[in-house]
Amino acid sequence: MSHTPGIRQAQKLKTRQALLDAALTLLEEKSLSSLGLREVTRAVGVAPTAFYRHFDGVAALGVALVEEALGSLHGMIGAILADTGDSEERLDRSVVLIARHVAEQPAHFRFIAREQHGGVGPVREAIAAQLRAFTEEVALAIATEPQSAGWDRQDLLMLGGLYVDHMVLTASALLDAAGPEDEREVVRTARRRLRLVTLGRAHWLDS
Amino acid sequence: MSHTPGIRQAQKLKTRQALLDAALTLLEEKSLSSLGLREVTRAVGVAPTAFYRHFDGVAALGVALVEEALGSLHGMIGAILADTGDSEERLDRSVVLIARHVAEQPAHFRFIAREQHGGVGPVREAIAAQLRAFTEEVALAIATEPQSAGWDRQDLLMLGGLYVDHMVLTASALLDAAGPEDEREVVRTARRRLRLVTLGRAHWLDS
DNA sequence: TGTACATCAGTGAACGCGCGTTCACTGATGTAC
DNA sequence: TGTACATCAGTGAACGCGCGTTCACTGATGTAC
Repeated sequence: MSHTPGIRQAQKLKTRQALLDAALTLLEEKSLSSLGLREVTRAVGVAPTAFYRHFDGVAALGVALVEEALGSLHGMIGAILADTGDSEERLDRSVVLIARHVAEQPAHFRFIAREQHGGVGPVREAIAAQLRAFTEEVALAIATEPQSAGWDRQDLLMLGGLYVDHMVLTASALLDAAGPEDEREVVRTARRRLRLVTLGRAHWLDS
Repeated sequence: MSHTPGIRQAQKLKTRQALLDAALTLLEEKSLSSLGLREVTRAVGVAPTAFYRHFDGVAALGVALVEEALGSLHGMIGAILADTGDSEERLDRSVVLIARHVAEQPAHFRFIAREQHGGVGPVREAIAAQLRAFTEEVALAIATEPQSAGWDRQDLLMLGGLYVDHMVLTASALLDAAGPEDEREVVRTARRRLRLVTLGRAHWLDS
């Protein structure tokens, strides 16, 4: 009755994952549009033709990588914002959390930063869709806070987008950092910026 | 006495410019790391080998394009900020000016957005250097304003960087806009964001 | 002004190479009875 | 449990193609005298 869980499917998933992992490693040095299908299969140790059992082509693999990189982050931001503590604390915590994620998954973030405006259409669109979803989530989380009383949907989305863009910029700056001291500087600047945005937010309805 | 102005040099510059123009056009659809030297020479109508009379390779052409795209913008921001008028007006004007530049030179801005985090190291570095210079220029311009009294260098650079990043994000969003209505929406959001930053700036020293 | 020589932007043939994609295949895994 | 057949992930040879780079060259432009 049950449709095969099976050794076969498990092995297939394993190969698929190996292709994704190998591609991600290769993508630390180059961009998707110059990544060859044969490079990837060579790195994994399978025949070039095996690639087609898993993906239509390199672009499709890229879209899968977007899901892998950003899919698990949904809800994360909501969780930060829902945390207790005053503004300043939360703000620090969110920067630290981004820094930790980037340090743990540098290749994923580098891929996103690189392909956000890269040469492969379907991948750009997949990233844009994910970031739009993040903006909505952040706007939703912000909306429930007392400081957001009187804000309309447009304003909330503007602020949500600002936070998301800031997150991406910070992640990207961390990846470009030359060393630990440089990284601390990036974190300091990111905190300053968030503080400025928070101040602007506090006086938004005054103007 | 005078070392040749000459027909020869003029013709050489003309070919060089044709290579840059053709490359920029091709780069609307793809990224630099997947741009072939032969594609470019084919588009211009010269032999592939002629390329080497002008550039070491595609990366060097990319660096030249960065200079072409961003070199002429220096001083522009300083000029906006030095303009008279109240905060709100100036803010609007700067957004409009960005929008106009993007509309006039879309290919240049697309190239910068794409290669800022792209796969070609020397080009990434050239763009980063230009943006760092912009940040310094904006910080310098801001420093002279009365509202900046009491701001230290770090704060000024933070705000300068924020403006520059915002400019790049806005340009990129305009390029991704689906149509005129979408563009107006991007401009509206960009203004909102700038207003928020301006508010935060006004209350920076209170906190 | 004229002549003899130097420079050098652009040519065109040739090279070896890695690419994406096709195809018929193999053999382990899965299914029906 | 055993057997006969179906599925399908991965194989390996083959293809035509465009790539970057080399090299010796040509002929218009530039220079010296």
